[in-house]
Amino acid sequence: MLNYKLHFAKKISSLLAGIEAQDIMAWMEYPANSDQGDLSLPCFRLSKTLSKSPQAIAEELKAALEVEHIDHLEAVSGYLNIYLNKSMFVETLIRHISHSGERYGSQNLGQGKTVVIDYSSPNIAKPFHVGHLRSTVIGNAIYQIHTFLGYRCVGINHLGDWGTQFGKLIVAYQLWGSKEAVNERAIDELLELYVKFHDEAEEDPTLEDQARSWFTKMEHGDQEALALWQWFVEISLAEFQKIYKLLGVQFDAYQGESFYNDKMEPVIQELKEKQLVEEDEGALLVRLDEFGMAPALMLKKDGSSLYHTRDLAAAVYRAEKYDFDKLIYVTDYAQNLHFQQLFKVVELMGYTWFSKLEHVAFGRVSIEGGSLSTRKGNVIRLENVLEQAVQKISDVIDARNPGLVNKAKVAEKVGIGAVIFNDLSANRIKDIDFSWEDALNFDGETGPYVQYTYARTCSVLKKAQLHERDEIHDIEIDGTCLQNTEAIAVVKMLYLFTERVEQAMVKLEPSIVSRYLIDLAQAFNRFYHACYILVDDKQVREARLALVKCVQTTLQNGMKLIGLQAPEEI
RNA sequence: GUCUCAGUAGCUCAGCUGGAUAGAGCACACGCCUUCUAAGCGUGCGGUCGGGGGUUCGAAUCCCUCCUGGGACGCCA
Repeated sequence: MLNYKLHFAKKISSLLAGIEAQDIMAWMEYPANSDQGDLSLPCFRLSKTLSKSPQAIAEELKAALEVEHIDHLEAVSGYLNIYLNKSMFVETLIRHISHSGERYGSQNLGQGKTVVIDYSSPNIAKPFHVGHLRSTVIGNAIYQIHTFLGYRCVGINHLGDWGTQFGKLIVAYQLWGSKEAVNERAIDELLELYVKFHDEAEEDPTLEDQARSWFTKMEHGDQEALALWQWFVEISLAEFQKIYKLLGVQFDAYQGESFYNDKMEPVIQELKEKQLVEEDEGALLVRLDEFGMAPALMLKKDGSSLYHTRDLAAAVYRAEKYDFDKLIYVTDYAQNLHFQQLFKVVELMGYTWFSKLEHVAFGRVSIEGGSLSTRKGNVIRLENVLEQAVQKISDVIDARNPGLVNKAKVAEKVGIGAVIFNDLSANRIKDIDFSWEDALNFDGETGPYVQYTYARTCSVLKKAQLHERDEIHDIEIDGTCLQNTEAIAVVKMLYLFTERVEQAMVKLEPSIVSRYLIDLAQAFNRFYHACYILVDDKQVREARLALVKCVQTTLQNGMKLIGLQAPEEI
C-alpha cells in the first residue's frame, strides 16, 4: 500500500456509482491538523450528483468502507476523515524506502520519451553573471527531475555565439585591444572592450555601422572575421566550463547559434513556399496580427538573420534529430512574446509538434534595485558570488568544526549549494533582487540547512555503526516504536516525496523540490530534538535508526534533483 | 497606449485542479548544549491575503473592474 491515496480513492469510487477514482483522488487532501485524520475527502461536491447532504455521504462512506490498514474513520461536518493504522503505515513505508534506496521517489512516467532542454545559454565574450545562474540551475533541475522520472533527456547549451555583438567586439579589439592583453586577461579584457565600444559609440555612431558590417562579413565567411570570432569563443568557453564544473552542471550538446548558420536558409525557403512571410520595408516577416501578436521578423533588410531565424532553424533541427516529446526553453520572462511567436510560426508551418514546445519562464535578476547591464559593466560575476559564499562557509566551519577533514572540499560543496539553493527556493517566476546579505545568509530555509540536516543523519548513523545500507534491510522494524507525533510527522513527509517530485515535473517547478527538502529537514530536526535516537532499548533504537536512514536517503535523492551536493560531514 | 505577469506578516516566500482556525524562514524578545553536529530546537510578537464587486454551501485560490509594480511590443538576444 505505497500509494494509499490511490488505494482509498479506488475503494471509495467502487462504492459510488459513476464517480471515477481519479476524481476522488484529486479531491482528497492531507489535513493540516492531524486531529482531522491522515487523509480526508470533502464530500461537498458529491452532494449535488448524489443529491444527499455532504454529511450524509460522509457517514454512509464511513459505514460502508471496509479497508484494511485503517485505524478508524470519522464523518465530521461533511468530511470523511481517514485515520491510518500508524504502525502498519510506518512499517510499510520504511521498508519500501530502505529497499528503493537511491530510486526512492522515482517513477517510470517517461519511459520511452525524450525531453530536450535548452538552458543556460550564456552569451560568448561576456562574463557569466548572477543572471545566467537561474537558467542554468533551473534547467539542470528540470533535467535531473525528468531523468529521475524515466525520461531520456538531452541538455543543450544554446550558446549566444553569433550576432552583431561580435562585430562590435571585433571593431573594439582592432581599435583598442591587443593579442597579449586578451590572452592574458581573457574574458575580463573582452568585457572591457565591449563596454568601451558602447561608451565610444555614443560619441561616434559610425562605430555601430562598422560593427554591423563586420558581422555581415562573418556571415559571408570572411576569414579574418571568423578567426577572431573563433578565438573569442574559445576564450569564453574555457571560462564557462570552469563555472559549470563548480556547479556540477553538464550538457549533452553545445549547439550555439552559429551551429545553425547553414540551417536557416532552408527554413526561410520553407516559410516562403508556405506563403507565411511577407516583405515589409525590406525586411522579411511573419504577420501574426490575427493572433494578437506583433509580427515575427525573420530577416533584416540587409538579409542577415535574427534571433527568430536561428530559433526556428534550431527547433526544426531538434525535431528531426531528437523526435522529442517535449522541447523546453529555459529563459527569463522578457522573452515570453518571442516564444509565443516562435511556437505560433511552427504551428503555422504545419508541424504537429508545436504543442510539444514549452517555455519555462523565470523572473529577472536585479542588483539592489538596478538592472544588470553588461554594457555598463554593471554585473556581479557568478564566480565572485561563489567565492564569497565558499569563503564564508569556510569561516563558519573554522569556528564550529575546526577538526573537519576535507575542509576546503566541504566548504565548496556547501557554499556553492547555498548559492544554487538560493536561486531555486522561490517560485521561478519571482524576480530576484540580488543582495550580498541574502546570498550569504545561511540560517533558516537555506541550502546549508538542508545539507546540515543531511550531515546530521550521517553522523547519527555513523555513531550507530550502521552506515551499511544492507544492515538496515534486514531489521524487522517495529512500527509501534515510532508512534510519537514527531516521528509520524517525519514519516508523512517521507511519504509525500514521490508526489512532490511528480508535481515538480508537471509544473516544471524545481522550487517544489527545494521546499520539500526544507519541510522534510524541519520535520526531521523536530524529531531529532524530541527523541534521542541511540537509546538502549534495541527495538526502539533500530526503529528510529531506520527512520533516520530513510530521511538520509530521501534528502540525498531530493538534493540530487536540484543539483546540491550531500556532504556527510560539515 | 496594447498585451502579459506579479501583489499574502516589517522583509523574503509557501499555500496543490476553491474546502475545516491563512503557514514557514529572516528580523525582534525570551528559553534550551553534564547524551546522537546549537548552521539546530522551542515559546512569543506579527496578516483588511493590493481595493471593490461577483460566482459558490464555501474564495488567498475562479470571473469582472480598478490601483501599484515588473516585462514585452519590427530589423538586439
